[in-house]
Amino acid sequence: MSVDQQISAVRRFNRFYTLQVGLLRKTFLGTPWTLGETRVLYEIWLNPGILAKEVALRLDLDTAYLSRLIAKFEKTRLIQREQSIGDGRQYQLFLTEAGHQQMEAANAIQREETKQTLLALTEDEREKLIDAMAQIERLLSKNRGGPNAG
Amino acid sequence: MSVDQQISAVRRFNRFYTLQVGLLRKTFLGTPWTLGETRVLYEIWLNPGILAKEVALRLDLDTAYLSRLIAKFEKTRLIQREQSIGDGRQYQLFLTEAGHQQMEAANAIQREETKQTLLALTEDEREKLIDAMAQIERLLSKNRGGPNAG
DNA sequence: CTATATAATTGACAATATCAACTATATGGC
DNA sequence: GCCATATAGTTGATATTGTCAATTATATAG
Repeated sequence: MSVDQQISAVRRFNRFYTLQVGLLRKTFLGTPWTLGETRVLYEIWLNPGILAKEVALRLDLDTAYLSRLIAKFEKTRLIQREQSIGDGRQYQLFLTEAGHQQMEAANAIQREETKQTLLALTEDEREKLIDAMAQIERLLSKNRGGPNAG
Repeated sequence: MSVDQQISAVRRFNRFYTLQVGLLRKTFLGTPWTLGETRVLYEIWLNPGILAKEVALRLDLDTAYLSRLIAKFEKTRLIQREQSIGDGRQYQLFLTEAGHQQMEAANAIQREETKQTLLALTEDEREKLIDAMAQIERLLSKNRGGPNAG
């Protein structure tokens, strides 16, 4: 297979996986939130006490927009803010108990979806799938800078 | 590996590939268009004469929204419409020569990006990558309904 | 011919995102 | 302390993107 053919194959896979993974969906499966909202909550979930500017940096979000998302989440009691002791300009972000519950519920639904996909395969096929995914991740992590979708 | 661990592995890969493929970007690499716009143009490129309703169906776009996208593309002379002879309600969509050129230029840029990624690997690694991608596509195409990102 | 269906457009609007200006704190030099 | 400058986050104005319902033009079945 020539490199040109390999390029086509990679791009074909990108299109396939883009569809497969359902990124075309606007609202994220198992949640009442949009993709952007889910990602913000996910960052706070994984990194309790994270600052808004760190979230903005990681997710490449506009701070004005993020500020409004955060205000909304605070109003709906999904997150709490605490003013930093060392630096009064910044606020640490945490999920509330309700926020935790909702994230865990959403996570469970998403895992269940994935489970259905996996259980449609035999154990042997599942192992092949996981191996192939690990292979791709390993190869593409070597060099940084990704192949593009489309 | 238990099914629970396999689920985690799949979800990990989804997150990895989502980032890798750059879906979080707003405007699509190598184009002046958003992801949605690019996909519409891409459909018309691949399927000259396609109808708006078919594009809407395939991409799960609102027809009102699509109608406006199409109007915009027509105004900027990327596409042309032709009223169907058999059915005067519908219009067939085509890229103009300029539209073709822009799509091809964008495509070339995207292929080049992918090429750089591939050339960072050895021939042996490239083959393994393509094989792994084909493997995933084969396994996930068997059952329809995808693993979810996140 | 009507009645009903369909493709596409339009109007009104909601949701999402961006930019620039602003408030409040913080830090370093004097 | 006081100023200048920087930073975290907010707010106002606005653009972009997406949605829903109503409408126009055409088609088709009875």
